[in-house]
Amino acid sequence: MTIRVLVADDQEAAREALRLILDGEPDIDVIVTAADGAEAVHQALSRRPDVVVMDLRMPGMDGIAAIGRLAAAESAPRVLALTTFDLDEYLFGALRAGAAGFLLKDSDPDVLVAAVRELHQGRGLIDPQVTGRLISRFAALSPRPATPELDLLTPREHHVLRLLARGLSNGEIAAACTVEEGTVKTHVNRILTKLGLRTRVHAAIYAYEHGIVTRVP
Amino acid sequence: MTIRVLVADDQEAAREALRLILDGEPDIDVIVTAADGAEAVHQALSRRPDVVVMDLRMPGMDGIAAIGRLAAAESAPRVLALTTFDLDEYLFGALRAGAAGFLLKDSDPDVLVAAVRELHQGRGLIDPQVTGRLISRFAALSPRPATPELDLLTPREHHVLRLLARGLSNGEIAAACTVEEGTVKTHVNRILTKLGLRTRVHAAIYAYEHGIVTRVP
DNA sequence: GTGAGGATCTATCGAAAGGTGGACGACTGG
DNA sequence: CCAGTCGTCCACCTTTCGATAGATCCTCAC
Repeated sequence: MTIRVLVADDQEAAREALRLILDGEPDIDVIVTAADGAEAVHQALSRRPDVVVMDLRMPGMDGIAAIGRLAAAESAPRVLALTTFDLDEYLFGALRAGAAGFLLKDSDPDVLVAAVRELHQGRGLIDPQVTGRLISRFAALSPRPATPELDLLTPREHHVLRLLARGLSNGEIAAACTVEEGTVKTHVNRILTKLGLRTRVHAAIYAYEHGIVTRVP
Repeated sequence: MTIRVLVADDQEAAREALRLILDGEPDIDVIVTAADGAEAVHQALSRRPDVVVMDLRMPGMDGIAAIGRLAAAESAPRVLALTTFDLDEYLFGALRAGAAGFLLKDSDPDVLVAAVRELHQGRGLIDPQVTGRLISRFAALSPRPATPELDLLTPREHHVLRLLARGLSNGEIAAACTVEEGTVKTHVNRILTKLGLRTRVHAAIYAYEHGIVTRVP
């Protein structure tokens, strides 16, 4: 079963080069190409490729925006972001938008082909040249490791903290736990005391800073 | 110039296998091995290897804790985390602690050797099997781009939101702005109205989710 | 100028949150 | 066995918050 690929690049030379490289493989079939983001989205939605190889720098709708559109689609293809420019904004933007892989254009053809296969297998791939920066950024964004303080919280308190940090009022938490509001107030109070906090807002902040709750994508 | 490597693994068989694989390469020299995290840290600090190949699951001080120690050292070696168990906790924990690469133990010897070279070159490397999960988590952690909604807030309101999201009470915000508390209440109220939120806790969450305030590293 | 609109400030009042004290069952180590 | 600890629960009372109405000040268009 061949891998159906869409190639999007505004420069015809690059587009044809990519097509030649990929079509040279027996298990890969470039079914369509596009010269800008809008066309890539349109073609991808109608032709349903397995993998989209997307240049990030394109006129009109750029690659990152196009990736965002594709990621929002129903049967979203796996997108391999490709760029000449090794900029943080491209790397992080593409991954944030939903790219499954990221390669610099100076990569070997074999690497590109291997990347397409990896993506088709449901795996991801990051150019080793930029992996270090991704890791650094990831570490900077990551919640701190759970602090010993969290062991202080009982399961009930932990649960209340999660609900609290999602913005529920005491009454709503009480309803969710089928308890009286007064009870929830005690739990909240013990949470604040144990963690050395003053108000429920501090508790919500604490939950975010310690990764007890995570942003929903 | 050879790459000086430390191999840390609690199982002697694995340790020797790694040593054989790596020492078989002309440009790699396994200078020392360790059987637990504490020994790895100690040896690394005295022998100063270029690269540390670290099993994550070890008795006593485990690999992740050891990576954290090494990362805190002055001339920290590049750490390649190695594990049999494909658990999020291991992957994210190791990268957070400061690992420069992450491989599953079922990787080919060539991949391992290549990874050591990549790390020595200052680059990073993530096992393709887990790259997808790293990207997903990264995307989930990344702040969303500033939303147009924020243009709705006046400078005063924006400032109040920042203070609110740091946990200040209305009274404290009032003091910080040299205004009456009643005034702050109005600002908070307008913020909630404009952003479609219900309580100050929601506002704090909103600020975190939209990157108006950021976790301090 | 002047009037419309927005930003900032203030005051009041019902609703929610927070502090405190205490009750009850469950588990634990003399 | 039973005393002590811990988790969970509830009610009372004070403080803070949130909704509302209105006062100034500014500026920009007409």
